[in-house]
Amino acid sequence: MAKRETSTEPSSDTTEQKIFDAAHEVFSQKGMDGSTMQEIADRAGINKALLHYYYRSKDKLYEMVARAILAKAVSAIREVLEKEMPLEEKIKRFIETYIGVISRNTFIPLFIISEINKHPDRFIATILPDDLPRPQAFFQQVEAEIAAGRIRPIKPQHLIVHTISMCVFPFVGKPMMAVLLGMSPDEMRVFLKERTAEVTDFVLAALRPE
Amino acid sequence: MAKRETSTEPSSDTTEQKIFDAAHEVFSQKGMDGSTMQEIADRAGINKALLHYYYRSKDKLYEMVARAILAKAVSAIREVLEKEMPLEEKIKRFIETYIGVISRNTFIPLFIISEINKHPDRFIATILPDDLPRPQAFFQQVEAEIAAGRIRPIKPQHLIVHTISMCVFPFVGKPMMAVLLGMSPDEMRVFLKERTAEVTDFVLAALRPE
DNA sequence: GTCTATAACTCGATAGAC
DNA sequence: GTCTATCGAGTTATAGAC
Repeated sequence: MAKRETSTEPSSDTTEQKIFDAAHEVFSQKGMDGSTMQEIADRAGINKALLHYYYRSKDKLYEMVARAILAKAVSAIREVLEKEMPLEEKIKRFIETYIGVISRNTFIPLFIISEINKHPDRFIATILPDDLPRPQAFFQQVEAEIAAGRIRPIKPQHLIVHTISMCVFPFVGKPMMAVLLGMSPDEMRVFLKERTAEVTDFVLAALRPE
Repeated sequence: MAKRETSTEPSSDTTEQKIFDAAHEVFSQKGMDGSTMQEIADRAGINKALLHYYYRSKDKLYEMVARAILAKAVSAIREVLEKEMPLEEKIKRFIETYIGVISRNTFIPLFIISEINKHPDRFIATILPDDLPRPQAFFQQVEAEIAAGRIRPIKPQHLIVHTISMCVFPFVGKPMMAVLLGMSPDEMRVFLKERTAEVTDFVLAALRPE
């Protein structure tokens, strides 16, 4: 929502848009350093010089793409975290939403974490959106459930990090997991599809009061 | 490669070693694409040409470093997974060992996952060690505990992926977590120190039989 | 707006003196 | 073994015709 404002993506199917789409594809697969303007131009079906005509430099183009990618990831967390609903349902929805977004865009987390580690200064200064999720409400909700004895005591910060980790990491480390577990690509696909149910089950089991 | 059979690291404090150390530092921070031979030479305090004298190409040098890094990570998993001990103790030790290795070498997981995604072919062919951990024994142990009713039913593959995710991801996504949770670097340090206890507690809680 | 051509620069790699 | 000097390929970016 409010897609325009801070300007993330250009509109309609213009040359500018074609460039942006191509850049999105290439950058998200290969990161900033691993990508070349030539490859982006080729994929957009236009000339290299046009990239500089629409986006002044590689840095600027990268910045646009990175902002769009991050905005997508952030809004997915916000939406669920800030809505009012019972804790168990919120957890279920959070896991479902989060794994959904990531499995449809498996490059997102890898892109974010590798770029944030390579250029932390720029990332925080120019790429991070300013409407970050505010997890305080969620924290209070967890504390309330603990006080009422409906769930086992746990620090809410750790609960949320546990959950995000289990949602995200298997997709980021897919090739590693496949090797470790000795799975074929097909088996891995099935395995990742099971994650939503398995993570939900695991988190709720850990929260059962003693 | 006339070097050494399984060859991971050169010995003593020779020029070769200085190059290797410098390359280790630079590659692990910036990856293959983000690093330059010049920077490695500078950090080693020697000339660029010497890099090519000892390691024929950037690719070869990278391969050596990557193998050493991966071997370290893999042996940490092996050690615990394959030893015989009660399940609860094994889980405790696994988490303790794993978080220990990663917190002392925070770059390892990020390095592995970003490089494996960028060059999967080479990674599997030339960098992956052949003595991978064999988790089958661990799987059987979990199944046995479930059959005996001592833990709640769970697919062992998911249990191990849950656990690894919670150990690794917070270190990989540290800057993201810091932003999301609104923590200062100091608070983040404390938070990561708590992880060993928190993850252990969480996993064991989830495994309690109903 | 879109193209070709090319300038300016960086980087990996090699030649050759010592 | 270690250095300086340089080549050649590849990359970002710009100039200028259309």
